[in-house]
Amino acid sequence: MCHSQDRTPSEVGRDLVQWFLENQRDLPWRRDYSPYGVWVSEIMLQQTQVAAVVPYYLRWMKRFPDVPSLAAATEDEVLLYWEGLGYYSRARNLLKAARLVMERFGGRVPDTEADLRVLPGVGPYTASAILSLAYNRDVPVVDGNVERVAARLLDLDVSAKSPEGRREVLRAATQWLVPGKARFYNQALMELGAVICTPAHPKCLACPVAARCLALRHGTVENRPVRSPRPRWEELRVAIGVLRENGKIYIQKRPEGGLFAGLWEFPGGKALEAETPRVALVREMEEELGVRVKIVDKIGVVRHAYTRFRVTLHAYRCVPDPPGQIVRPRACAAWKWVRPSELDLFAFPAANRRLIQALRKAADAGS
DNA sequence: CATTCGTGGTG
DNA sequence: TCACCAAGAAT
Repeated sequence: MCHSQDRTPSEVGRDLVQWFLENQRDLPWRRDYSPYGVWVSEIMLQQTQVAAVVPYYLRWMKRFPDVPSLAAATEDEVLLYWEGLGYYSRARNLLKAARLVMERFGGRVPDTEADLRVLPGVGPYTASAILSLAYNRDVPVVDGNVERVAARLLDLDVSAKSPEGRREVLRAATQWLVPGKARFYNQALMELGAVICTPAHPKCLACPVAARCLALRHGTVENRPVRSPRPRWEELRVAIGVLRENGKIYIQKRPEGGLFAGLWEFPGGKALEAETPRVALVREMEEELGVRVKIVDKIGVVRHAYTRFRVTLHAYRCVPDPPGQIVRPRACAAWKWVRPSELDLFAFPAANRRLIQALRKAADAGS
């Protein structure tokens, strides 16, 4: 009765679970599926690849092994442990959420959808991920992997992000779910998307459910899921200054909300059209700090690509001219003069951190 | 509902 | 070098 063309959909789930149990990657958060560990890993994995997350996760869990240790930490230290991972509001929200878990849930990670969704940074995906991976509740998850895998298995001809596509993906993910095995089923779907059913050049020959993939049957795998065109990025020139006086360097903390919220940075800003970076820096220092500066020399150029723009960072050493001016920064949460060695105690955006490395390399070679 | 929020890997 | 984009959430 069970001819292979006409299996019930739940067998897709069963095949996926079996494949996962035999082929899963050895990842640190799969050791014991503790709710806190699952939570931390899921936040780190948002829009971030597994390979990038692993070292951060290990370091994080060593320093903040449980909810109480995280809740007791300062935001600056939390951001330092997040430095380089991007989307820094994730770290700030995780800290706020840990404190909320202490106050409201006695330090225990919630096990209901409603309670989880109270936590900042926990949306529909993460709530379902914690419920299914940590507590093995029978709820499906829908992330980018699940969207892609489902869009191909179903040969979905509308965007998985559209209302209709969303419904279809959720319906399929729910239908395939193997009761009692959501922890492995959900990870199987995501693992398949990450390892086999990849965006480009999927390895269909190694796919455990290729026999029931409609896109493969119809030759439309490369066109699923259907994508909307992406906007082009903007080119940006930024001048940045390492301002030094009495052996100390000026740094400032970015305000709440917006780009790099809560991180520290060197002062500077965008160069206007037809403005050289040097002129821009002198102008920005005057505007931002109320300080007239003299540029000593150029440290170097750092290229950096963000999602929406590409930045060429022109970095200069500079000093107050005349010396001894009072710094009056505008529009920053805090500011400090620090010794060069202290720069490691503050979280900087990646491009700033690379500038610090260049600074030290020059200092080592020069003097 | 569209935009904003980073970074590094990869072909 | 370049284009794409990865276990989303907040606004």
